[in-house]
Amino acid sequence: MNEAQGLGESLTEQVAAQLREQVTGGLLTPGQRLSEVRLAADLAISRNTLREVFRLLTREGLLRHEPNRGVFVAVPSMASILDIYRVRRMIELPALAQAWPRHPAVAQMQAAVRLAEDAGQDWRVIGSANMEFHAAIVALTDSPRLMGFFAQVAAELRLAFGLLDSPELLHAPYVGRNAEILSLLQAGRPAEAAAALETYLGESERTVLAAFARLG
Amino acid sequence: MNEAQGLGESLTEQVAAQLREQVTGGLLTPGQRLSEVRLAADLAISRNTLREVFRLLTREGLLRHEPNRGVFVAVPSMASILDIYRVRRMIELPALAQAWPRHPAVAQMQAAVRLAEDAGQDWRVIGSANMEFHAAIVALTDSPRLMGFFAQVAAELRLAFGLLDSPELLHAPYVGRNAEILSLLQAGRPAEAAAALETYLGESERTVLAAFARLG
DNA sequence: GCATATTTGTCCGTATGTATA
DNA sequence: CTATACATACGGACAAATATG
Repeated sequence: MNEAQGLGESLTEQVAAQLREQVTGGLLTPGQRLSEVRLAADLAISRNTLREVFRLLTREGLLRHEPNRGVFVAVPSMASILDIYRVRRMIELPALAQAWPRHPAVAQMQAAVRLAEDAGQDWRVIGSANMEFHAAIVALTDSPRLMGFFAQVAAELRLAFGLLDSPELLHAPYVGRNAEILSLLQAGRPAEAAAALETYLGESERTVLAAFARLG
Repeated sequence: MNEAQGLGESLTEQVAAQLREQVTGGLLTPGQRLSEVRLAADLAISRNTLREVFRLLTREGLLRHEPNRGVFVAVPSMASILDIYRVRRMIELPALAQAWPRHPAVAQMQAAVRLAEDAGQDWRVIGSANMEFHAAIVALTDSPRLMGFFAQVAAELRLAFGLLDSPELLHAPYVGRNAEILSLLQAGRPAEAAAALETYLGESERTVLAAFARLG
């Protein structure tokens, strides 16, 4: 039962990462019920271990737990999207504004930009790189708590993206903006970079909300 | 096994709340190892259930999980305190500055102030009321994610308080400040309230760090 | 509205690998 | 290096709650 154990990674963590990927990747439909016995069988783990995974992902906001009824894939609402973008503004804008242009995380930002530029039409890679770019912005703060919180919120946002029909529209237009934000920061103009990011977030939020409204 | 079930609260949640209280209340010493079999016996629950609780509290930052070694009560560091106060500033200051003076959460703030004023010398009640006051400030944002994140960070801070010798010094001087912040907000001067809060946080942080430094 | 099947919640026993005295 | 203790993970069991016919 120990095939390919990731050195120090408990089975619970591995399965949690796997399920997290399936949920945020849109493989599992929001609202869908996750049967303990069935999922445990599919994942080839015991019910007890799966329950531990459920606790983790429920706390991250990706699953919803209804007592004595089971766990379901969380269903994003318009309210949750508004909340998420509000949190993003509150965290990302100050992070960028007070950033040191030679902070190690700038390299991460650059790597994410290059990854997106070289991705061609693969919106899946582009979306992933875009999220890495923003995670790198938060990393500018050197705050483990903010980074963890942002990762959680970003996962919720990916879940919401999965609901929308044309995900490429959510990421593709912003590759260039990310590059612009990066160069402003590298040029020692963090305030302007933050202003550009604010515009970015506003447009992104409007796009998501509009696509969301078309679904009802 | 269903004595005093809190209506819809699973045993895991109940025990999680109980353990959370013991950890933040200083009943359990930071760094202390929590044996599965022993603690499960003490709490009269199964190891499986306890493991679920461990997952929850580990993710909240109150426990630390070392693979194949067990879980330990988290040990606050100076870095974690700096990080916590940074997060508090980032969340609480904007929350107060852009608050609507007639927001429902203002009543919570007022209730917390009264509770602290009527607590006499009971620093335990005062400390609890103080935390409720700041949780109410975050509630002004109507953001469930910020409220959840703050609750988590506040629990970590309580854990750090438990390390210090004279906890009353950490809360008692600030009862009056809370009342001042509240009246500024009620008078429709949120910006000044936020400024007062910033002073408050700065002093509080210095006090905690100083007390912490005396321990090594 | 009732009887029945399903599922969750919780417990127990146990095998195995890992860390430590 | 051996022995011991412990975490990890599994599978089975049963009561209680829920869903189903």
